[in-house]
Amino acid sequence: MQDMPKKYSFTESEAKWAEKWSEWGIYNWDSSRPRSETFVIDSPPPTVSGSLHIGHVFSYTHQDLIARYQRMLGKNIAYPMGWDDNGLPTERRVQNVFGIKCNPALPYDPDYKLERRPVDNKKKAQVAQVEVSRPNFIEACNTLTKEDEKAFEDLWHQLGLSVDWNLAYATINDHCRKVSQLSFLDLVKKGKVYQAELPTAWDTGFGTAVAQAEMVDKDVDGRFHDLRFQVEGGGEFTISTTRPELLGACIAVVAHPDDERYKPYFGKNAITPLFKAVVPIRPSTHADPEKGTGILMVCTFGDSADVEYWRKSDLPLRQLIGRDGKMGHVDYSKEPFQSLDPQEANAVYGQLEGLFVKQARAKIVELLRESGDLLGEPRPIKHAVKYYEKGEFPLEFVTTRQWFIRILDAKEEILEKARQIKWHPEFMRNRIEHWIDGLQYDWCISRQRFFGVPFPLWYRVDEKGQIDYNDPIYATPDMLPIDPQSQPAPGYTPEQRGVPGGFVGDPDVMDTWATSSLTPQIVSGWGEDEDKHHKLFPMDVRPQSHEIIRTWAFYTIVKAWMHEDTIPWKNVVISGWILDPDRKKMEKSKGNVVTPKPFLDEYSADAVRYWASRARLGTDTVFDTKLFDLGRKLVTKLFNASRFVIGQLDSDEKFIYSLEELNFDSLGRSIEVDPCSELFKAKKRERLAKENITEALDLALLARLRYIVAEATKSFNEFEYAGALQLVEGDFWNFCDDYVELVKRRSYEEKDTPGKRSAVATLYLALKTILRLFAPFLPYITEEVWSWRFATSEGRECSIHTSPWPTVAELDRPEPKHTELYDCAVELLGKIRQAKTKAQKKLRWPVKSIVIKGSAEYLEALEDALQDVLLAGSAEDAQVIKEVAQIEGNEHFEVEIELADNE
RNA sequence: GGACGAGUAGCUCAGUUGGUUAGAGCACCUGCCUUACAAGCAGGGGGUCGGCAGUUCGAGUCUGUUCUCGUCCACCA
Repeated sequence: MQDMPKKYSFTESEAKWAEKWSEWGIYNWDSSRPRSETFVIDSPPPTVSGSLHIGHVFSYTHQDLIARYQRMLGKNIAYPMGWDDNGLPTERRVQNVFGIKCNPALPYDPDYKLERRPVDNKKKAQVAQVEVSRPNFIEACNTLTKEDEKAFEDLWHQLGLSVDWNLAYATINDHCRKVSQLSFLDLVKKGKVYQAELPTAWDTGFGTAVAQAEMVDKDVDGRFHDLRFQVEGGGEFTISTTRPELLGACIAVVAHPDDERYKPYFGKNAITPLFKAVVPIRPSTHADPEKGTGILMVCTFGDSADVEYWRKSDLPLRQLIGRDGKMGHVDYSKEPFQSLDPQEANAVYGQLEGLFVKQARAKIVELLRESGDLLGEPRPIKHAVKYYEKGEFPLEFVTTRQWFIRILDAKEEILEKARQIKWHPEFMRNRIEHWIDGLQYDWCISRQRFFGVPFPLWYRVDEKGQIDYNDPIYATPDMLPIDPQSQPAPGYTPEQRGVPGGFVGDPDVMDTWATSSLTPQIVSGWGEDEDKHHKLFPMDVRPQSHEIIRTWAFYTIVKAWMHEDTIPWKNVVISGWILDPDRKKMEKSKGNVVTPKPFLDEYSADAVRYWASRARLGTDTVFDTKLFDLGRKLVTKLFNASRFVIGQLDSDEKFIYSLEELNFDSLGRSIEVDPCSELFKAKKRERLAKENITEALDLALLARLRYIVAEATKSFNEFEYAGALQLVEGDFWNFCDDYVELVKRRSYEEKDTPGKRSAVATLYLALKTILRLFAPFLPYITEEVWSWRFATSEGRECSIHTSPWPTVAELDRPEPKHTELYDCAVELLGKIRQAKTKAQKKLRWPVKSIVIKGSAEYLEALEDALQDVLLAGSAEDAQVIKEVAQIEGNEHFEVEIELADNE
């Protein structure tokens, strides 16, 4: 039995319980229990190199509420935590923190000492980054992610997340790399992946291909340039373009088939200005007569529409922009660039070659102006341009060799799986349906980066030293995880790397989502431990936020379908965003993020959790510290109310626990425990609550509680924790303000009377119920109070968090005679209080007389609680006159109160 | 351009299947140190539910339309 402190120190208490919970292992998944008793959460692995902000605390609390509720239902909870540390965000952070850059050509330097040399983003160009080898770079990534993971783990502990840390993983660790590579090999076997050399969305800043899911639109300033084109055999027209630097990559000119202005030209050729290339003029519905001049040039490649057009056409590929975002080397005297005036074309292009896109644009505008082919001055416009979500330059389309997963021809199957999953809230389902419907490309999974999961394969190098990409050597599952850059292909020696007749490892790594899409399989031990896998997969719940439906949720559904023809989880639960006071999403890049730790320290973890718990599913929430205040108030109130209830229990020990009939259980068997022990006392309290609640008002309170329990349970079953909290919280304040006040005096009685017993027993049972209803939301304060009298010893079984969720059945007592009793009592008490407040008298001021008018039915209902009301209203000496009368309006009674003249 | 969501008291939000006088917290005003709680208690003022039209005996709740905000997708010459 813990002593009840006088003041609640959440700092002390929260630290104490966090420690004990770890010690007791109350959150550990029990691998021996069957799937049917298990509840599995596919928790999102946070990107550890991202900044830690209050939004994390928000959404992770939501999962924890679900976990804690299910645990109290008796479920065996598997609640893992992963760290998403592989991928570009980490690389970028490492570059910025250590001021280094990966050069795969360099050899490993075992003596390289990492130094923190923060790069000022605004002056990045001026700070020289030190080039290091690939292994050195990966070491730096590992070092930094370890630190970041520690910060997250500490925060999660303080927040009270009921994670089973035995199930923790990091997406770059051996196990995850293995699962990820296994997945790739399985997809190879199933024919779901292919390799192709295609124009692919390319981020020139990071030098890597990116997938459709990672593209975002940005509104940027651009300029329309009007260029004059000649028509072969006479005539000319004007094209408006925002990308004049691609003029040399023009392969065709198109206008709408119905556009009368250009109809005469269809079938003829145009001659491009400056480059004097002959390109066909063709009809295409892609052209919008309303836009620009209605006629446009197709270049390889200005945008995805160009790619589309080129693919379907028989036209040549004129690639200008290279992987580095610079204008590459081309020759206009040869195909596919052939010019009518190669010398002139090459002279023009010579001035562009080697320039970045932006510089080339400025240069060619100059040249066009000189040649007179630029009509008027460029006109500024705002237009949307595709970017890699983490990139700073517009995406280009560059033809490169990449690996793709076939999703375009499987839209229907994927959609079907998405529909088998329950989405909470339901309307979020159409986000994914919409996304699947709009897919345009297969999933490009290769990235020309370093800190990721390598492709488990090698290529043969022929006798001429040419790499043969057509017949890769795949690793076998027993070799995983493997790095083909450091290990030789099977059947080869390390010396044969890169030499004619030898091999080379695939240099790329996989898209981070290729691994993250396997979080269920990573946790379940897919491919490693079949028994465990079937106990954890498919999972019960995927909690996540809505901006990654198109990535994480989508890809996970794809993988589960491809590998095992199943859904990965039964439910998806979507959290909203945290908005700043201006209602903008809190994001590091916007500079409006708030660090959570100070709030946990200032207001308590319970208070912060309370704030998070109030948000309905899928609904964005404005960050407002007033709600932390409210949470802290609630915690204090729980503490104080509990002190009162337990004080009443304790004050009664002297007679209640010595009562003879309580030495027997409900079947009449004597209770065989040490009479001084806590267990004995606990059993007696239970007996008391079972058999001594007899007063009508007390029965009415339990009827209310039964309703709250039923409704809160219903909400929780639908993952609507916010609704449950609102209900429980509202009831709790009423319990304090009305019920406790009404029975206080009765519970104070010195003698052992049925009324007193009933009051104490009800307070006990109500508190026991309320604490458990609050436990998922406020794990610390509820555990603290629980430990005072409700836990009979220490350890896993005695935590409130492993106690059973309250049920209607355990509160089953007779209904009070009159269902309106409780409301009648509260109403009369309110009127007495009102009279005193209006008269500006203290609440203990005596009352001379009370005239209560109401229906016979209500007056009778009130009768059972009248004594409690009069005591609570300090009106026990008042003359009470009851009159049967018709009352207008919503109230039960009309009351006239005369206060005493003096105290 | 398409889709989804939101618009309820000064602020932040609840309002279950349409039902009598629309709720809570914060803020504001008044009073009260009542032996769980002044990080408290009691009382009070304040909204006609974005606009319009309709269905209905009756609509914040259903239908249509419209405005504003947010998000996603598409367009991207």
